[in-house]
Amino acid sequence: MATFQSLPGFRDFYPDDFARRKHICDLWRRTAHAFGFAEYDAPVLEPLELYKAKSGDEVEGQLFSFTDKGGREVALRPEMTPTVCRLVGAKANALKRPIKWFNIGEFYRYERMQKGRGRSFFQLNADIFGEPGPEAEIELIALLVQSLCAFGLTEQDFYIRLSDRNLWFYYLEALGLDGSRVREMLVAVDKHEKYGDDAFKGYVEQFGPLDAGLKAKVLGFLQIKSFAALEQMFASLQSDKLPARLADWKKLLGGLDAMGLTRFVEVDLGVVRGLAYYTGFVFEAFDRKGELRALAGGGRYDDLVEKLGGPALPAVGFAIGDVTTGLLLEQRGLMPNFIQAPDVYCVIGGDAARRAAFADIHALRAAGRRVDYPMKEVAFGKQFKAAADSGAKLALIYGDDELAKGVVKIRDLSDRTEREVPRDQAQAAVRDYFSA
RNA sequence: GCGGUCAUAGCUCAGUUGGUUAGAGCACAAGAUUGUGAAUCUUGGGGUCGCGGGUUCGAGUCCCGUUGGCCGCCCCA
Repeated sequence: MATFQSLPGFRDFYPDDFARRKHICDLWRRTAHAFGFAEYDAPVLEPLELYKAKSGDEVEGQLFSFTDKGGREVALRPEMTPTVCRLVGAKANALKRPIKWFNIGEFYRYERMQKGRGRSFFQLNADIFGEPGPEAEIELIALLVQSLCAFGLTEQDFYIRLSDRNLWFYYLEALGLDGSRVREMLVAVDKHEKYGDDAFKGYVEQFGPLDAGLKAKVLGFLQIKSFAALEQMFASLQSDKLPARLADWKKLLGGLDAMGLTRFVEVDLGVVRGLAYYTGFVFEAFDRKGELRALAGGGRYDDLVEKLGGPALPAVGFAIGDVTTGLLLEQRGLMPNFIQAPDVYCVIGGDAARRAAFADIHALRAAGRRVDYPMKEVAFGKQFKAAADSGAKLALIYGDDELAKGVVKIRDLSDRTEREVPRDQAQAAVRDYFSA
C-alpha cells in the first residue's frame, strides 16, 4: 500500500480518466465557441474577501482558505462568478457588448464527499453581461441544452426547469408581504420540494403562524408547471409590473421554441434557487430519471457586478459540472472508449534494422504522425501482436530481409495486406495512406 | 459537522467456531517463439491483510481507536 494518497475528495486522472475528462471539456469548449462565446481564465487563488462579499461570511466554512506568507487571507476559487464579475467590472466600459464569455476550469470546495460531489471538480461557466432582456436567457439556455446534447444526450435524458424570482416577488408583494417576509418565503419555497409543509417552519418561526389562505396561495403558485397556468394565475391580480414581465416570459419561451428547444424546458415555479443574489429568471438542469444531483444551474444576477465594486451591469450565467455530467454519460452508455492509438507501429529486427527504422520514425513524428515502436528487442511474433494491440492502422516492418532488399514492408493492420516499398519512399507511402 | 456501512495483490474477490509459510481469476512481465494478430502452456514479480493499540499460547478473523472509501443528513455558489 502506498504511503501517500491523494487528499480526500480529490481525483487522480490516470490516462483513461483524463481522456474522459478531456472529452467532456473539449465538447463544452467547441460548443461554447459555436455560440460565439469567448474563452477567458483567471487565477485559481483569490482574496477570501471576494467570496465573502458575494455570499456572506458563512461561506468560509466551505472554502479552501488560508493565510499566505504575505499575511493575505486567500481562498481557492469555489466558483467562477465573483471572478468574472471582477474581470468584467474592471473593464466594463471598454468591452464590446454583449459580453459573452466562458471558462472551463477547476474549482475547490471544502465539503463532505458524496456521489457526484467532491472537493475538486471542473465546470463550464458561461455568462452574458450587459443585456438586461430575456434575449440573454435564450442564448444561455440554448447553450446549456447544447452543452449536453453535444454528447448525444436527448430530451429523454435531461430537462431544464425554468422559473422566475421576479414573478415570485411580484406575486408575494401583491399578497401583501414585505421584503424580508418575501425572502423568508422564498427560502421555504426552495425547500418545499424536499421537506413538504415542514419547509414553512422557518417562516413560521420568524413571522408567527402562517395564514391558511396565504399558504394555500403559495402552494398553488409553486406548483405551476406551464406558462398558460401562469397567465391564468395572474389574470385576476393587479400589478403594474406584471404585464412587462409576462411579455419577457413570452419572448423567452418564444425564442426557445423557435430554436426547437421547448421539449427540453419545463416551466416550474417550484425552483427559486436559494441563493439570494439571483434577480430574475433561474434555471436548473436535471437528469430525467431523477437519480443524480443537479447537472447545471444558473440565472440572472443583475446586482452582483456592482456589489463587487464594478459598475451596474446586468448579467446572467450558468455553470455545468464534469462530475454529474460524466455520471450521466456513463449511465447512458455515451462515454466513448478512448484508445491512445498511434497511427503507425514499427516492427524492428536487429540493430542495423533499428538504425534504419529510427530515421523514418523520427521524420514521421516530426511531420506530426503518431508513431510508436518497441523500445527493446522483442520477438517478431510479439511485435506483431503489440502492433495489433496498439490500435495502429499501419505496421512498418524493418527486418533483415527488408534491409537487404532496400525496402520497408507496409502492413495494413485492418485488412492484413502487405506490400513492399523502397526505403526512401516509405515516408511518402505513409503520408499517402493517411491522406487518402 | 452528524449518522450508517465497508477496508485482504494494480482490479474483482475467497479465506471455515481464532490455528502451519494468506489464496484464485483477471491484469502486468519473462520464456516456449529473431518473420506475422485477440490462442495455448510454463514461469515470475507483486501483500508488514488500511494504520495504531488491546484480548489471546496464537489475530486477516474478536474488541477499541484512527485514517480512508461508499451511502444518507446539514450544505450545495
